Amino acid sequence: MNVLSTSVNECFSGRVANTTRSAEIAKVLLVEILRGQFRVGERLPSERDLAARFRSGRGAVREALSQIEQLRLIEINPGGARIKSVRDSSIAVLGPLLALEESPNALLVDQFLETFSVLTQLSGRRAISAMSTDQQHALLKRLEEMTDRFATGELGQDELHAFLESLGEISNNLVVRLIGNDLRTQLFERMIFKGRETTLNKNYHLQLLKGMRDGIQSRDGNLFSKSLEEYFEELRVGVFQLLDSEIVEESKVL
Amino acid sequence: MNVLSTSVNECFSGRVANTTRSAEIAKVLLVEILRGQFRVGERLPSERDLAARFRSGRGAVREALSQIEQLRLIEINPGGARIKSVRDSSIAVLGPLLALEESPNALLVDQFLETFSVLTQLSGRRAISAMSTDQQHALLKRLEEMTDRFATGELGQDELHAFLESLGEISNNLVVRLIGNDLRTQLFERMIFKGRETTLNKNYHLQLLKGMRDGIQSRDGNLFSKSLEEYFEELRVGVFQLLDSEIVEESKVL
DNA sequence: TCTTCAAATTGGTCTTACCAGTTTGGACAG
DNA sequence: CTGTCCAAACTGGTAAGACCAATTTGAAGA
Repeated sequence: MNVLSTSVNECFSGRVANTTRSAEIAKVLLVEILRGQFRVGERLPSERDLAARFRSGRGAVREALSQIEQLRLIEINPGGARIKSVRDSSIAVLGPLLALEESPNALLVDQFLETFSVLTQLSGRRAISAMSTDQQHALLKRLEEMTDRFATGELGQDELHAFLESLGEISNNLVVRLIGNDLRTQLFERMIFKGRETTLNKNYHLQLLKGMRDGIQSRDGNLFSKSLEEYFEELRVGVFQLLDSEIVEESKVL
Repeated sequence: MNVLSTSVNECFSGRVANTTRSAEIAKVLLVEILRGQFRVGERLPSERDLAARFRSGRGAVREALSQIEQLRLIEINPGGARIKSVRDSSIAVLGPLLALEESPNALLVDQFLETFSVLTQLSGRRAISAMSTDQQHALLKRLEEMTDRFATGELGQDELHAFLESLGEISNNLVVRLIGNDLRTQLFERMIFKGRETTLNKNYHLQLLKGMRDGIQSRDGNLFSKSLEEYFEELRVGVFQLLDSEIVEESKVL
């Protein structure tokens, strides 16, 4: 069905979509693979068969398969493409994995936040030990402004993200930055958190702001890291409950 | 030069290489981009031009560009492909980045180890809090064997890796696992550490083995994590000095 | 100097055609 | 009936040619 609708869309109105044909094909195949419609080791249909199925040329299919191969979800060899285990794939499958169901897997999001937490902590520790006094003062000033805005209730999540990102800038660890790029691409840019505002107790936000300020002021990486850890801990609990309740509601509807 | 040699190889002996043409092209372009031969925002030559340069078809070039786009190093749009900043790219560029020079960038490897350290610590903490008593005993037994083999000097790095990986198995955090897959793909599988044996003081190995044993035995995640942290700390120092001295020697040769 | 618009260019896609290596299935020998 | 072997069918890799729609470009015009 999915396939037909897109191809019809292509044939009639000619390029309304801003996505390429190969990206469409890759997306469809990706979902099928992640849903487990193929067993590990099983052979994917041949490029020619897939081209026929998607009513497209072999070139488009080849590009799609090449993209999926880069995710290490399949292995293309002369003779055919074979399915590999999701557990051996790339972090780039995280987004599609979370997007499989309309309500992201709570466990997976929890694991993401846990991982994001330790990477952010690392970033923070490095930033604190690397920042110049100028940067220190700039950060403190920014934190103060954020605290003020928080008091009036106009502190957005985005601003907190931006602050943490500027820490990454200072910390100057390219590896963490690149991983962060991937994680961000997988989650935030896909708007997986769209419309889901944290029902987090405001107290934890304030505690985080305070902890970060103290950590920066005294150049205490451990203190800073600890406050981040506690914040993420609470965030995880909140998000998990939120997503868990969504599942319950979903099953109610069904 | 590079281009000619490969194409000659193709034309004459017809497919000796086990790599595809598109992968070759992608590799060459990737190196050129990472070496900064294009400015950010600059337009890449057109697919037709590249095809002419590499003496190949447009299809191969398209596949190559598509792969590079997945690394978020370029952005392909109708009108042309434009260079993006390495700092915004994917973790998958880490390997090519380290392979740019024959001696990997010491600072970058250090950052990698630091990141790998915190992820491993997270893995360990999770594993310890999640392991069954059976798994606990199995791990302890394995550690004992490793300690024995270490005494006779026949404990390999690979075995330590395998042990840490089995911790990841127990910890059951898919996100960390996927990131680990990428990091491993970028470094270990490319044999960036080939022939470079850690000149690490044996004492630190023993301390790690002991710390891990105690941590597992008492189910103390923090203790376990701490011993890993200290081990990686020493490893980083050792590796950094090793790579740093290589650079000195390189400049001597030149 | 700025605007406008047509021509050239570019990416996206499909079709056709080979090549070389893999897979498959049936013929053949045991 | 079973195992071996080989040729036909199939598969991925690659190239060339062609068309479309959108962008880019540059020159003509205001």
